[in-house]
Amino acid sequence: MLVIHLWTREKLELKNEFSDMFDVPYSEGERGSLGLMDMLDFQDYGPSLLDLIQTPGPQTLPSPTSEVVNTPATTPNSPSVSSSSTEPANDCPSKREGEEEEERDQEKLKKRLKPKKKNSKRQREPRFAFMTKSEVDHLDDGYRWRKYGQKAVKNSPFPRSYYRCTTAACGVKKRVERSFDDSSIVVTTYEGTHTHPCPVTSRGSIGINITPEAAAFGSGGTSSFVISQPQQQSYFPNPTPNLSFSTTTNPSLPSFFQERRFCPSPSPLLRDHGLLQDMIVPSSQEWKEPKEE
DNA sequence: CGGCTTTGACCGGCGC
DNA sequence: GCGCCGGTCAAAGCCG
Repeated sequence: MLVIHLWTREKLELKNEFSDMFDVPYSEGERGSLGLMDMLDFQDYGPSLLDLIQTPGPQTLPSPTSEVVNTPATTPNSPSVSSSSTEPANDCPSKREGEEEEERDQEKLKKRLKPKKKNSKRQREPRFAFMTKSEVDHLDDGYRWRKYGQKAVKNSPFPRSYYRCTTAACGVKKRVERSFDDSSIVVTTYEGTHTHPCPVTSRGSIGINITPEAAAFGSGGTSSFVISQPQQQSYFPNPTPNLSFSTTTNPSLPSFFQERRFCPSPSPLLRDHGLLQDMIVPSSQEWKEPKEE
């Protein structure tokens, strides 16, 4: 069970705390510029971990046996569209072949791009963001990622990259961007839950180890801050006295926090509490889909 | 040749 | 309704 002694302060105060922590000005009146809080979507999600954090009661911390609260459906991020059954029927035989093909393509394109329901907001997987200090944007966390997009971020000179887990049927995504305020800080946002063990040694990925602390903290599932790369330094500002995590996984956190357990510990030598403590954002962010439906 | 990245286009959500 | 912006797609190119 997760024990979070934590902030009993108001959210704003929490934000200010982070602002101080990262030396980023933040105040109610200064919301014009994009700050770390913005980057971390602090204001986008009401029922975030902040809330969860502030009410660490049993209602938010189900019994340890309830493994995964945010378990995505068996097929997370169902493949947008690619069903061959949507091949348009040949209901217009009079068309010339070229036209036909063209239209078919267009229709295909449309269907590909419009699979979403109209009346329901897009489903979002639970997300978790953290920051690491690293020179490399894409941190090797043991999973294999495929980059599928890159966008310029408004108010930031640094682009945001979009990655997807290459494992079939695993729809985990992550966004990687550099902090506008400190270019040496990489903000990584994970979305979704890995449905497979971590392919640790693939692509010569260096040994990754997850400490129980890391697993409990949640950054483990996909994090890179436990990776011992020479040029990479992860930050976990020594948590304030009122924030601590137990050494067991928290079922209320996204399951990818816990997936790290899939990964064997390559070497006890890599265990590094120091790195963990150096991680920049002690606050994992979690979004839970409101139980609408 | 297969896997990955780059890049421009497109769509939906959201605010005005 | 319109425009902006974030997120996604897939063709093209690159690389080992």
